[in-house]
Amino acid sequence: MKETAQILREKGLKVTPQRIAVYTMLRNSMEHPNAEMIYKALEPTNPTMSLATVYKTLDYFKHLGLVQELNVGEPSSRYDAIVACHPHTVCSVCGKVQDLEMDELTELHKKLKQELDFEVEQEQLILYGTCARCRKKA
Amino acid sequence: MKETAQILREKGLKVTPQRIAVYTMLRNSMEHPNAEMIYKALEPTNPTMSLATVYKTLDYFKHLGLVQELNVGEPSSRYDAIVACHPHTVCSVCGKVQDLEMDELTELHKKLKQELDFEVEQEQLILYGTCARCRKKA
DNA sequence: TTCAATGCAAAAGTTTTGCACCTCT
DNA sequence: AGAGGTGCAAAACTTTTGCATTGAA
Repeated sequence: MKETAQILREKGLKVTPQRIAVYTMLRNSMEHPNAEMIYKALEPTNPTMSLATVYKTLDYFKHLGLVQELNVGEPSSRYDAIVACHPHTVCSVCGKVQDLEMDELTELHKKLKQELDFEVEQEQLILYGTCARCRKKA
Repeated sequence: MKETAQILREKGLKVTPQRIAVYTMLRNSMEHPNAEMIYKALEPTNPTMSLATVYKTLDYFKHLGLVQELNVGEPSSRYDAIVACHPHTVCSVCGKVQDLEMDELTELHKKLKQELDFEVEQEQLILYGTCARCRKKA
């Protein structure tokens, strides 16, 4: 995996411990955390970091295409370091947000672009329901 | 078109002028308004209605399946009286949110549901990009 | 008459902003 | 050294809540 500092530098960002921490955390996380979750997760290792910095950092990253913002019907946005367009599932029982592998969507997306009178830049497909684990518990 | 009061009654809701106003407005609107937009639109005809009532009303409607909540990456939620699952486009230039007819997607999603280890209850597909009108202007 | 809905104001929660200080380059 | 980032506190927004009053059934 490419070094985080290197990636930030290539995007023309000044490299700071806070930015490295946020981006590294996001790249290693599967949970699609929101700002608060990122802040809490980094608190032990970066005790001086503020929540405002997390927000500002995420905003930079988003505009530079380093992260993707997800709106899954919660009051706060979640973030994903995988920026390639891919669908997500949201379990309404446990709240878990997961990535979904689906090449068919990418292909359809290409086709769509040609047929639609709308130039697609980004796409979000979110499936709400109950995940396998929660279904078994019930 | 079925009368609004009738629909509310069938859902077991007490029929009030505020509820009629909100639901009628949503059924006749194409703009997928948020709570504030609904409130402003109804202010002239319903000067005593409060924003809190709009929120409470939308919440009832959502749980009864009369409206669908949309998260299109804005700070506030938008609402759609068409509850059947259908994709939306969001123009990043003019901000307009529009319904999209796209049978191929619906079929693909059905297939997805069968293959996935996830029980889909609701789904949202949002395409971000530039609409025809804004593209012509540029 | 009764119970639920409304309207107001206050509270809660998320995100943004202003500004002094600090740090990367 | 200088431009830009950080941290703090306050502000701005959206949405929810509590409660007295009103209104639908």
